[in-house]
Amino acid sequence: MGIIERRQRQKTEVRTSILQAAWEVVLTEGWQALSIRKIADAIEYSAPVIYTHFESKDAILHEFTKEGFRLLTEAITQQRDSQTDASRQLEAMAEGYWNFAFAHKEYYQLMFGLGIPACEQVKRTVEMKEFADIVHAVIQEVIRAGSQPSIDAFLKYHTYLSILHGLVSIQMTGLNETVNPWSKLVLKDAVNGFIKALDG
Amino acid sequence: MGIIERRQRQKTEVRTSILQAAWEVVLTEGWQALSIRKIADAIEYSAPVIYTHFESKDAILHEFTKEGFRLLTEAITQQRDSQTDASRQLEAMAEGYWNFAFAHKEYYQLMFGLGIPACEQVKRTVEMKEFADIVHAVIQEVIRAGSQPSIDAFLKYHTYLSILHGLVSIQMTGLNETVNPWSKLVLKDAVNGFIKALDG
DNA sequence: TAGTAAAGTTAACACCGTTATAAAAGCTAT
DNA sequence: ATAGCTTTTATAACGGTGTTAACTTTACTA
Repeated sequence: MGIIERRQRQKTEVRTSILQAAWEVVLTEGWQALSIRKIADAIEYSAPVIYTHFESKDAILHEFTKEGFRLLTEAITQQRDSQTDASRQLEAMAEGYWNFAFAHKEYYQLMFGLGIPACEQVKRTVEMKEFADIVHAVIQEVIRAGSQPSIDAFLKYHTYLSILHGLVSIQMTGLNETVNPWSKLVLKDAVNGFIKALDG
Repeated sequence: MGIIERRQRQKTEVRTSILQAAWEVVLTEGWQALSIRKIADAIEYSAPVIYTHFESKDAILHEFTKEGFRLLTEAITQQRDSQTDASRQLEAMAEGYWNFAFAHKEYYQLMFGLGIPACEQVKRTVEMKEFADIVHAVIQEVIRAGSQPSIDAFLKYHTYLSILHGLVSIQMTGLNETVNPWSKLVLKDAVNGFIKALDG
């Protein structure tokens, strides 16, 4: 009596087809456009069947974030093993991380909670530009007063902002398990390192 | 005939009441929970009137991101002026940035497109932990092989990740106007600085 | 073949952003 | 003051969302 076995098999088949259909939508329309009904249409079932395989829509997305971390882990592991020196490994892993992020943009956005639609227009606002100008000016001054005047201030501006934003957003999305006072040390650590490299 | 003047005055009154009501919702329930109907309820008007003041819901949110950048600019300007030395200014601005982000969490999330609900659970998955372990191990090795073995590997792990995530997400959200090849320089710049500080 | 358990369906609930249409209110000119 | 016009506001609707209750169909068992 392989009936329950076959049933189990069919059930997992539907499950994977849900994930496949969902991922198709995410790839072509972005994860914001994913809907239960769209998945149901694609797999040629009615919408409620999806809830026999996943607790909620979030659970489906969560599945993708897990898969994303698996892929990212694979990528950086490969990068690590391409080098023997630990420092070079760290360097290579950074590049692997970067490449993964843009090769699998949708995964990355899900993994780190990125993507408000309104964000695209912000870069063109005067408010953003004013902010950028102030930071840029100070960095320029640090370079001017330092021992390496040939450093590109624009490059350093982006680096500075990225470090700050990275620290904040990783803390904010709750992706690290440490508490607040501790992570302010990380801020000081990173910024001091950055400034040291700037003013030489 | 101050009639049209009064009408203009009343119109702007409704406009600001919309923004106030909207912000109230954002503060108490998060920006995901904001809806046109909720705003309409709060200001005791029907939903369509909102569209005589704002083109769309996104336009309302966009208003807040602009306000957010104004506040952030104010904060870092104040921090800058608390110091005379440019390097110290940059340091103070970083702290100002950090404080702003967590003092005005909702603003920051809107400004940088943060906040997928599913993100909270990720930190508890094995997939995330495995990834963390690999990176942590390499950093530990770099420290061991370097000239400052007393450096905290855990702290550096967070710093490393934050730098990477910051670079990626700022690039991805399109908040900087430069193109891809250029920003890979920023990556190399930041990572090399980080590694130098690590292996001494 | 009757009865039962599983699977899958339709219909509904309570929302959402947005817009077309209709009603009410306010002002102007006779 | 009232008729007519303009502006303002509301109701109703469209097409969508996640999710669940109730019902029907299918598949299997005795």
